[in-house]
Amino acid sequence: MSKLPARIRLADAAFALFDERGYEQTTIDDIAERAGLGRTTFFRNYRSKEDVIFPDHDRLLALIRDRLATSSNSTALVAVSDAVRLVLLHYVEEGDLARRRYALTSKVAALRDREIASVARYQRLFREFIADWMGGPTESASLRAELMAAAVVAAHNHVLRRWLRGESSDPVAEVDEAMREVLALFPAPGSSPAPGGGTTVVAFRTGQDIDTLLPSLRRLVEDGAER
Amino acid sequence: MSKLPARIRLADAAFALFDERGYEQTTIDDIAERAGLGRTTFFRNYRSKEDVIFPDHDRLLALIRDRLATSSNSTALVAVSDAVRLVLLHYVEEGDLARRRYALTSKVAALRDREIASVARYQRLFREFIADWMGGPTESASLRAELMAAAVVAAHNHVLRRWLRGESSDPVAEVDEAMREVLALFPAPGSSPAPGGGTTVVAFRTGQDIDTLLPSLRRLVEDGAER
DNA sequence: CCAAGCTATGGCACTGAGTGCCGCAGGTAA
DNA sequence: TTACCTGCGGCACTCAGTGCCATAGCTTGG
Repeated sequence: MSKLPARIRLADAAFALFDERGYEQTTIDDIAERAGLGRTTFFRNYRSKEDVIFPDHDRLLALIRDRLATSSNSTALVAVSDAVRLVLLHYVEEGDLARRRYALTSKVAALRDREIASVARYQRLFREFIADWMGGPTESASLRAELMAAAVVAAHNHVLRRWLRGESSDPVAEVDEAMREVLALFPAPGSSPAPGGGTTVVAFRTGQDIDTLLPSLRRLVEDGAER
Repeated sequence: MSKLPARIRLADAAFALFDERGYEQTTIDDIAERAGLGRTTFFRNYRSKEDVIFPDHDRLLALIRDRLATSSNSTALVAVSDAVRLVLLHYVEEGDLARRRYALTSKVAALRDREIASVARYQRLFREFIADWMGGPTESASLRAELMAAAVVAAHNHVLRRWLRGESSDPVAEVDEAMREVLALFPAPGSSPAPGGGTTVVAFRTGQDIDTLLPSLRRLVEDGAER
């Protein structure tokens, strides 16, 4: 009986008790007792009470770091999108567990704060990566990296929360779309004069139809111009 | 002697001890003793140990709320900028105290997390305000509100941290400039959906030349489509 | 087959944050 | 004077988190 590893049994007991009595009303002694284990064993498996709920943030951080590390200068934005998709997928694969965690973080302020702090660590990773990629330690580049990183994780969180609330059936498609929107916000960086004369289209919106504005587009491309 | 109110004496004692021994090495008993007061009095004045360092986040939140509340539909963005400037000014006026707090939050993880959680509350305020202002509970508007709020607080934090590190002599000017940059990222609202079906071009970059991708563009416009 | 060692666990004692209650001094108003 | 009210101290309690020591079970080397 009870062949399951202690770590699992503790997590099961913890979630069950959190559901029954609420997070704050559950002590670690309760959890250990329910799992048929000692209090010491709990702390050997989890650093803290909150840790039962957020077990693998470290692994996720490493995942992001790895994905970002394996990118050349020209594929930086792809790497960012991939990393974001990776994180989202991680949660989606957790399925019901992620939703139970969301229910808890929605109710308990301490857990919400903890979650936010974790997200900030992801954001920091992205910020540093983007800043590096932008090259110059210019003040302007620094600000732009900060803005972009903030937008990236905001987009991720937005889609994730939609999925957690059951408002999204295809979160991966949504996050890809959201990331396109985010990247569209930021003008292309340093490398922009696409080698071999590509085409750069800057986002705008107009009342004219496409044939009307084609000549302007063409002229822009030829001039390599501004605005 | 010691006519200063307990609240002040406790804060002074706390900061002094944090400087001397570090945050974690200081107990609340230490603080109370140094202030010549009882432990009970500490908790009557501050909810927790961290609270001594972040005394008036509630007041700041209210400040933002008030500033945002007194804005018409057409002055929403001005209100956002004003609110951000207000928060920055609050810190700047704290002067040395803000810098001591920064030194602490830079070293102690628990304090950093707490700070981040507070910032998240500001961000939430901005997000809700911006979402309201954007009107429609469209999914797209919701995402855009989230992105914009994230960018707004990122810009604020960027400038604030520069000032805290002594890298900025005129933070107010810098934050105004940063806010201009943020607002420039986001296409003007309301007025934009050109009445009568205009053309929307999303920013992207490609190695192909413009004639190659024209058919795709045309198809997009006709389908009113995705991807 | 036995001994040494490793690992997972339990028990226990301790620190320190945070809560709740009660009691007391000093000032104020009826 | 009496009757409050307010700010404070003391005390006892819960609970999270740490550190240390003991033990049971299994593996490995002789």
